[in-house]
Amino acid sequence: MNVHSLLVGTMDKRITILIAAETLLSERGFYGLSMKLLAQRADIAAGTIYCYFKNKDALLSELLIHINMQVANKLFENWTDTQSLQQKYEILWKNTFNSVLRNPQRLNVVDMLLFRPGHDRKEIKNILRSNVFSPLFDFYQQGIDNNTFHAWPIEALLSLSFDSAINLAKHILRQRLEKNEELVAQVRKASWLIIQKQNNQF
Amino acid sequence: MNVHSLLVGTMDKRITILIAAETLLSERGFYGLSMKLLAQRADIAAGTIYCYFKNKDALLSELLIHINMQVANKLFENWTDTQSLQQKYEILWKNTFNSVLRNPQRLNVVDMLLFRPGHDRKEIKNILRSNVFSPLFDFYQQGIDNNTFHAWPIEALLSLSFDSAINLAKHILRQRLEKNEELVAQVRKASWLIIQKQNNQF
Amino acid sequence: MNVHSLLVGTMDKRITILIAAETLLSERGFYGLSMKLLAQRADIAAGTIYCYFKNKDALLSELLIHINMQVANKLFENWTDTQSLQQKYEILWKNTFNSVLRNPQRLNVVDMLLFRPGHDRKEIKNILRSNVFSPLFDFYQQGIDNNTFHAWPIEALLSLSFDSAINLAKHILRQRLEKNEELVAQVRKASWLIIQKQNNQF
Amino acid sequence: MNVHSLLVGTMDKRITILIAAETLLSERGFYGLSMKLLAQRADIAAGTIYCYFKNKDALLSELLIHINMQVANKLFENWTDTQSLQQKYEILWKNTFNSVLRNPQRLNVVDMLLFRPGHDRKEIKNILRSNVFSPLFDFYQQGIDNNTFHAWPIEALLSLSFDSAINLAKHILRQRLEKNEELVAQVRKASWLIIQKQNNQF
DNA sequence: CATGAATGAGTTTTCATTCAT
DNA sequence: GATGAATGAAAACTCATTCAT
Repeated sequence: MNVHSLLVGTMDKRITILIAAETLLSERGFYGLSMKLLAQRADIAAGTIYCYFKNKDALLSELLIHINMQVANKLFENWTDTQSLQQKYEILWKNTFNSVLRNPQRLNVVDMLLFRPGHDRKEIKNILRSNVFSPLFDFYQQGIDNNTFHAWPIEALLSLSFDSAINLAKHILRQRLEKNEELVAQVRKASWLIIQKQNNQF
Repeated sequence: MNVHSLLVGTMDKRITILIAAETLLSERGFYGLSMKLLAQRADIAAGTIYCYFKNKDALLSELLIHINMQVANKLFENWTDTQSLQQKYEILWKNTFNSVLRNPQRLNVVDMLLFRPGHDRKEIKNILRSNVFSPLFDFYQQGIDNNTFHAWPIEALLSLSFDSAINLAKHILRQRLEKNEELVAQVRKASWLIIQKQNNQF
Repeated sequence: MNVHSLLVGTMDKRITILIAAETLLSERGFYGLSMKLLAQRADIAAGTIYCYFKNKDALLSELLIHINMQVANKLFENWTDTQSLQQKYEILWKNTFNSVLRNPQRLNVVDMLLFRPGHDRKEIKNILRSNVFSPLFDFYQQGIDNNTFHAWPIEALLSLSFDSAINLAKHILRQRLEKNEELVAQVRKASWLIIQKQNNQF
Repeated sequence: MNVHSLLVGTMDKRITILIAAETLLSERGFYGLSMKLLAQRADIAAGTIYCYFKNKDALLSELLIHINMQVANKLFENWTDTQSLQQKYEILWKNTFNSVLRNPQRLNVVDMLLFRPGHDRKEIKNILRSNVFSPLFDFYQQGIDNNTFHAWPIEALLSLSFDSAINLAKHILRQRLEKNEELVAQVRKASWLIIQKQNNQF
């Protein structure tokens, strides 16, 4: 066994543990994630987890990052440089909307992780923003810079446009609305129009 | 002591416990709410809590309802029948936005209560919707009925309009943006325009 | 209200409490007898019990005595002075046997009371023996004195004769044997014969 | 350390806990057996008990079985195949009588375990009867089959014969009678004679 | 690296008892 | 005598973490 295979093996076990943790969180909620049960699911001994993670809290923090990185990957799927801003926006919005709808548990899991005791939500949010989600901010900045979007702080734009994808998906999940493709397209289109500079003067 | 003062006294202790519970949830998170600590904060014996609430879960359910009723009261503050739809919307949006900004922890607490293990979120959501938040839905239905708003499901309208108040407030809290009154007004106005039927055809 | 009616009323409530206690013990076992539940059953406030009994243990001790007095009454039912020893024995044995069979819970209740923590079984046993059960000992002494029974210590005679009624009833209860009248009569007769001096020489 | 010593070590701790439990039950009664105190007596941490027993009830069930197996072993001590029925009976009776006398608390402990709330006595009784105590039933069946004993249900025979050993021992314990060897022998002999078919016709 | 037995502080909940009314 | 709200010690049980192997 060489160093490389060792590292790979090590990484695999880390990931195995993280995946088992997410599964347990979505299956059994925050209380359902005991280290003993996690070990069973990951097919290792309880003590072994502590070879890879300092403690439960560190494990959960890493899980949050791990999930966010996966989410970010989904978000920018199918983006290419030749697309227009609007094309990119539609893809971004659809990816987001569909991610929430297709894996609603994951939204819960992220919430559990964000609301867990002793966790400073701002800290990790900032870490993520400046890394995995930076293309999202770059996208909006570009729209601002070329006079397409209102010259507002990006968060203001997000609250009217990007966030609507998550909002609508949540409403659908809660309300058991039928997923009406036409309606979804209308909301998406509206959320695009509302941040256009030329269409709306306030 | 008469019956009335007795009831008031009894109610006071219930409320005292609920308030202490909310404080602890926002200060220490879901884990931080142990019944022993709660008793200390409420300045009573641990056993006394069980004179007022069957068990911890019942207490948390009541807390959720208690908070939602307070929130709903805030939401419709300053509404009068003579106001136009737009006036009502502005009040509603401002109330919501300010509620989140002024008591950001409360949003977290509600999430903790909704995400707590073994809790069926839909059940309570429906209870609340059909009661304390029904004016919100009535408001949107009215706008739809008189051809002011798009004839979409109310949730679709919410995701573009009302939700933006919460979204923006959250972004401000997370980002520590200065609360720029003009920007806030712009976002609010945009969120109003986007659901108008006459202004936008999709 | 005069002193007499007060005493009668007082006595009634004592008995009411004791009866409720026995009912709860047989219905719900030892754990099922909480003072709060007992108060509910007796239709009084929890604190009121302490007007009649010093504490739970004193209540249970009195219940044990109360039950034993009732049991003793059953035991000697239908005894008359004109009956022969053997007639008396048959009545005694039948009464005992039937008491156990008809109210098996009562046997359990007595056991619960005897095995309760901190209870010195010998103490109460002796109190009872020298009082409510003294006719039983008198009966055996009479048989010894007139040369009918073996001149053994009464306990030795009991272990072969009277005890068989309880033993058999217990076996029937545990085993769900059919209550075969003929068999019961045979056992009873055998238990009578075995203590006769003239029939058995050892 | 090999597998065998590991198993032995594990078994030892189980047994240590069971022995401590029996001691506490006999010393302090049913209430006196708290898991914390049990852990102290067994010189382990409170949580360790739950490595070996699912919960308190499972522990008590195992204790009942454990004790009954030990009791059964004592019961049939010194039996050999060449002995006559009467020889076997005398040994059986003496073993039983002495077991009760030598470890009177054990009788109480067994009763506590049988009478403990939520415990179905019949279930375990049947398990034991069909296993550890089956030689006892075989013994009586043999006596019935070869026309030595009355052809009654075994329980009827037990109530007159075997049970007398326990009855007498209990009476001696309660009464603090001197253990009179001659008297004991007489009772034992009487209990043997009473179940003989040839000696007694009813 | 991996194990899993052992730990013990921590949890929720019960309940006999008290005492101001 | 009667009440019942309040008490707080104690119960059974959980579980993140450690450490000898």
